[in-house]
Amino acid sequence: MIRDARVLRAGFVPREVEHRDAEVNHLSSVLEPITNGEPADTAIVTGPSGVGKTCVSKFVTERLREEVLDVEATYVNCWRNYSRFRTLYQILDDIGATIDIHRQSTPHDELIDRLQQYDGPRTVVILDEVDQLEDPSLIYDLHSMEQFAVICIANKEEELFSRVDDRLVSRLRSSEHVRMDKYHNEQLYDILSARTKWGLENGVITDKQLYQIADAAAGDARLAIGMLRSAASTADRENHEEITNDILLDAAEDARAQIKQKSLDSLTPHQRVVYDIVRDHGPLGPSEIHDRYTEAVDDPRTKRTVRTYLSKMAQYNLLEAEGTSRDREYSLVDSAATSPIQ
DNA sequence: GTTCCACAGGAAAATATGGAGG
DNA sequence: CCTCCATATTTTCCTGTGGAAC
Repeated sequence: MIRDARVLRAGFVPREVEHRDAEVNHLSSVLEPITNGEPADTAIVTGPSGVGKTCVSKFVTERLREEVLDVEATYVNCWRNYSRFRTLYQILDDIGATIDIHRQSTPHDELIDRLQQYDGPRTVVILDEVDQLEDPSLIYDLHSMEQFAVICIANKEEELFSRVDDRLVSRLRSSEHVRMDKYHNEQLYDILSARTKWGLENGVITDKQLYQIADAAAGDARLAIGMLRSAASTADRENHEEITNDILLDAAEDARAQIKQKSLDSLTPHQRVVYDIVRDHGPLGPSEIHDRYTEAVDDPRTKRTVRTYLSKMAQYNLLEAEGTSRDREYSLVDSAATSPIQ
């Protein structure tokens, strides 16, 4: 059933990127100066989830490293490393400059100094989910160091710009922008088809089924590949020769549930109680949510904290906020809104 | 209109957590 | 075990906004 599980895993960077030639070339041209040993400009990559932002960025830097000898590359997920310290540490760690850094003995600016003094090969720094960074001034610091070529990945450029200060906005506006849109169903089919060819035995899934997945994933390649992976692993576990329509049906739901579960798992117990309240009692305003929450737990947090929870969960796409002021209500995001497999 | 009040979300102070070194 | 220190989370205090009641 499964020939090579790697190609179905999240974060896999294929040998050839389908349907992103323009974006690949665009980003390559931004990094082009590095091939002559010159500093490269900052690039910004934007687009909704599952359009291949991370994939294209990694692909381009990997190809650059094939061409040029003296280039390093580092990838930081700013969602997981959202503080200035963590992000810097991650970068230094990747370029091998963390020896003798200890949290206690190393003041903050020491990390920046260390980066500035770094005189190894030029380094491409990919900052993924950069809009999650709590202190965006880090972008400015990196931007001003010639040694580093920065690729910023974000969902929406407005959200990125609204959080950084003016001098950085004007600099970033002039830097190269790679915008990506959702895949069309045909393109998703091609992607799935390529993964199937490398990852699965022949004939375990039909073209029609691949189109069904493409249709259900609504332009999101990560979701589509997740569905394919889930279907393949179920079929494999249950010793089927091929992927049946029943398996596919479950896999589609399973892939969505997995993505949601991942966010849900990152919530604290208190946040989870708040989430459950909104889930069970429909659209509610912050006051009523807090009242019910106070009833439900032993040591309730304050209203302000619960408001922070709510906006965090809205960011994670677990909840939806409607209204801007007194009329605000929170409700569960309707995951059934995306079309299921039929 | 005007007033009122719940809300959003920033800033900063206060408190809890966690990990290293004794 | 405990202490210390940086970091993480929570609380307190706050300003600005806009819907709702008057």
